[in-house]
Amino acid sequence: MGGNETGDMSVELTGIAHGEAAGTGTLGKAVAVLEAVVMADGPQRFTDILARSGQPRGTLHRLLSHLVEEGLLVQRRDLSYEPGLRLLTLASRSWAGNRFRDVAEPHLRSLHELTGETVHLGILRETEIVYVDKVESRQTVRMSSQIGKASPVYCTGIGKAALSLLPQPELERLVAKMAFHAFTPHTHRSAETLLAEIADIRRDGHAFDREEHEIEIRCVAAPIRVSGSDLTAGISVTGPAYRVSMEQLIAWSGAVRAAAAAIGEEAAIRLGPGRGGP
Amino acid sequence: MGGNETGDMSVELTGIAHGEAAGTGTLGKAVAVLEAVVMADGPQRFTDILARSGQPRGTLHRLLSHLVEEGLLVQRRDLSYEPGLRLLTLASRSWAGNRFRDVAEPHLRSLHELTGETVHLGILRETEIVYVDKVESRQTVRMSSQIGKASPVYCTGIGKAALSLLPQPELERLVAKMAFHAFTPHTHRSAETLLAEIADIRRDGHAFDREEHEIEIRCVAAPIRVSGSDLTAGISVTGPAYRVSMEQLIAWSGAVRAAAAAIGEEAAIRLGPGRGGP
DNA sequence: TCTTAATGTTCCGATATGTGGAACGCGATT
DNA sequence: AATCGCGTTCCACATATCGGAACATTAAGA
Repeated sequence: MGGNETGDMSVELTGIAHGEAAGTGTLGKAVAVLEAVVMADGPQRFTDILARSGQPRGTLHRLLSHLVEEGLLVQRRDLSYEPGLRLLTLASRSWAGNRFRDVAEPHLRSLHELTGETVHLGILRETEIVYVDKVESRQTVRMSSQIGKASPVYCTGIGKAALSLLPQPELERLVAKMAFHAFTPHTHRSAETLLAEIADIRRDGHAFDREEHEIEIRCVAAPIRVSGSDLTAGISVTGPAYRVSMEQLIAWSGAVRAAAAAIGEEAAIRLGPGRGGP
Repeated sequence: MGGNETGDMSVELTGIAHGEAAGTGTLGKAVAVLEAVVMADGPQRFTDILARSGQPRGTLHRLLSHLVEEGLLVQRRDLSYEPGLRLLTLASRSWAGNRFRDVAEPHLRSLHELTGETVHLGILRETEIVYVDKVESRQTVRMSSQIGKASPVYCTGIGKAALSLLPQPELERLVAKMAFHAFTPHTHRSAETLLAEIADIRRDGHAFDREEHEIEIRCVAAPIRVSGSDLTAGISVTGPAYRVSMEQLIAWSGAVRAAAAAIGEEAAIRLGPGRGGP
């Protein structure tokens, strides 16, 4: 198969957040195209995807055909492409069947009852945090749009907390891959300041988000280590700055750490070899 | 694809129902393996997947490696495989971004308020119904495990309702592909009885599930047609037999039909060419 | 209406990639 | 020590993928 020299452009365009190089191997290309369509806002026309994926016309057309055949994409009557139902089927299984989430959920709830604010559960994947559960006041929404969302580690409480658990070489490998994007005036802009804060987090056992990802939003987070598993995760309590002061976050930090520790221990038991888990 | 004895009906049927023989093309094999792992109950060891997928050892090993590289699967320390986080990310987008669901949701809610019973929204895909939304009394569960689940058309209210919208040739093509499995004593066992009932459904505009899928569970459903789209769907009100009589279902049928009609019209407008939707 | 442009689809030789049977390494069990 | 079960690696072979270019099919413009 021909080399691709266009490669890096597509990564740039496809998404700022995903570091993973698009298109290694045949499957890689297929998934990259799939992601390009799914992550877009509306139905995508052939030309849109062509520009976004950087694949040659012929290749792209075949990839799309196969994705449609497999039910991962659907082609509308106006020839544009959309996510297919099979994706939903696959996904719901991987969420509902996620035992780590099950273990953590009661703790998220009690943390929510204590604080009255939104509680998140996130898992570290390379340089991103993927949110796998959320408990908030307005329970009317079932599967929050937040779930499944991936955010950069360096500007989220859970992200920084999770990083603090990594061995130094691994941490440095990840930091080297990060492109620091300034979401707010308080966002970390360099590896140095981030690493310095992580040293503090290791000492304190908890991390803060001081309006680093979104202005007027603060959180306190604690890392979750599951012994016997490679999984690194974290929980956080998040609230608007006008309602939640830094003092308040500090007051909650103990409870957050305790919940994180409890989840970690319980998960280590319930996810032991043989049983399921994320 | 090898048989599976796991006992979870949905898995068994899901596999059979996709007419697509597992493994057409390279991508097909990859997705088949992915599905085998995701649909299973716990972490799957290499040998489990080997038996289930029917692929040769070498091939399977490479496929799994690629799936892990892409983040669609994760390999645990004990070498077993599980759904990866990237799947969750893809999925949540295809659910949250589903405009058809958005359009339908308010109608599901008001139908729930009227009846007090569980309301489902499902979309037809070949010979299955895929549930894309659900409103039930116990709102505490966010994304119901039901969502994304695929059930056979011939034994569900929504399924039979949706079939009633198809042109006869298409209907017959699908019926020919069905393997009638007797879930309960009331399940359709042959194409003849099913086709006869569909004739009635076309006349009445609504369908019933008389404990055909699960014993003690009844429902009344109505089909949703979205003009200008290939999508065929339906909604239903479901309840336990001890609480919901057939008379009650008949009494609700008008409201269900009205809601279905409203969803269809609204969707036709909001999902028109250019706008998004399933 | 005719011409031009833009978009989606199909074709085909070259070859990188996937294929799968067999051999290998390793740990557990007898 | 020998056997078994399990996961991994290897390699000659075949084929699915690649991608440029030609072809179809509208939509836009003169």
